[in-house]
Amino acid sequence: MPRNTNKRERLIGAADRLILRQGFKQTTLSDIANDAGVPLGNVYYYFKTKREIGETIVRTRIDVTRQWLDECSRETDPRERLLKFLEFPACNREALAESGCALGTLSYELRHSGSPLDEMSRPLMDVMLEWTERQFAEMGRSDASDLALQFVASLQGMCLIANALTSPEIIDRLVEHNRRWLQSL
Amino acid sequence: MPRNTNKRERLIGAADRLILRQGFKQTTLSDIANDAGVPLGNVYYYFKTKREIGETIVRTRIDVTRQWLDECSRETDPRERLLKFLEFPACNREALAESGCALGTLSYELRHSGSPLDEMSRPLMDVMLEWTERQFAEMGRSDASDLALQFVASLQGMCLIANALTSPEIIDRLVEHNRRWLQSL
DNA sequence: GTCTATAGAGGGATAGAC
DNA sequence: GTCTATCCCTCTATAGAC
Repeated sequence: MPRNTNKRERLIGAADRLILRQGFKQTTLSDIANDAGVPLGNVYYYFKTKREIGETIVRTRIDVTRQWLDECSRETDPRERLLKFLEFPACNREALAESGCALGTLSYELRHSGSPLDEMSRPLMDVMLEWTERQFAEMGRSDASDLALQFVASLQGMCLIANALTSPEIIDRLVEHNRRWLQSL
Repeated sequence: MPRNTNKRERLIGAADRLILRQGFKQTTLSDIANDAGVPLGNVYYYFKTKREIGETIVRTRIDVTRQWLDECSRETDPRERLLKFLEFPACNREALAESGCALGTLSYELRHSGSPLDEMSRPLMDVMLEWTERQFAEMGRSDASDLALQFVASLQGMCLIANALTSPEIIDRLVEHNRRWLQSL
């Protein structure tokens, strides 16, 4: 076990930031090393391969998402939990318009990477789908699975369009629509 | 002007197919040359740079989409046009689950390419958004712009999720939902 | 117009000194 | 544990014969 876990975390932070902006393939190890203030050769002390960095970032993003979902789960009413969840895109409108969804962009890229890394694409989507479905189920909806699909699809599509048009307003409009939709259920 | 436009079209076809499966960055010129049965060096007679191939593919995909939209525009009722449009994902469920949407995947990748090519991401989305909005407007909806956004977001999200889970059933379920939604308007 | 050979740059990965 | 130097492969692009 390395002592200086600080350096490892700086590398992960840099990789996460750069991959969000540029994608995984586009991001080079020297990009990451420079951004983290670590010499290139030293990266290999913390990660055996670039692939391993990719796997770490996938796990990190799933963890960060789970943390936000746990935060939302504190609300007593399941509908309130889903409404709370919408605060994330609402508060990150510019970042989403600039770089897209951290889960969605990575998921799409990994599925086209032609490497075993593409198997990590499914868990990236499942984390949101499963939590969302649970909330609709707790609302007593027998069609919870369909509603979850509609909800997540709407949000993922929202990010893709907002990113294509570089338009935070797209986020505003679709978040508002989803709010009203949740209220109407 | 080259005589053997057949060869150029074979290269475009190969590039389009490979980029859909592997993404633009991942697809090498020798991949394309091999798939088209053209020697590597000869590619440069038809395209000055790889970038130029990318631009051509973007234009091709927009054109193919326009052709389908024109086909749909033949229906007299705007609602029927939108329902007709849904036949595309319905008939291409396996391909969409395998590789995602030809417009959406490319749009997301280009926005993260860090090259001037990323400006082509907007027209990729606009072609669908504008046509869709026009149909809702002709249905007499003053909120046509919002409805178009909801519709396209739902479809783009659908493709992303179906691709992440490699599940054509996701396409079936969300197409069916959108059908009912259109009927209910 | 077609094709071979290869230049040139970039990037993942390693060797080995400290 | 840290860092420099470098290997080696891949990929874009070009030179130049036919």
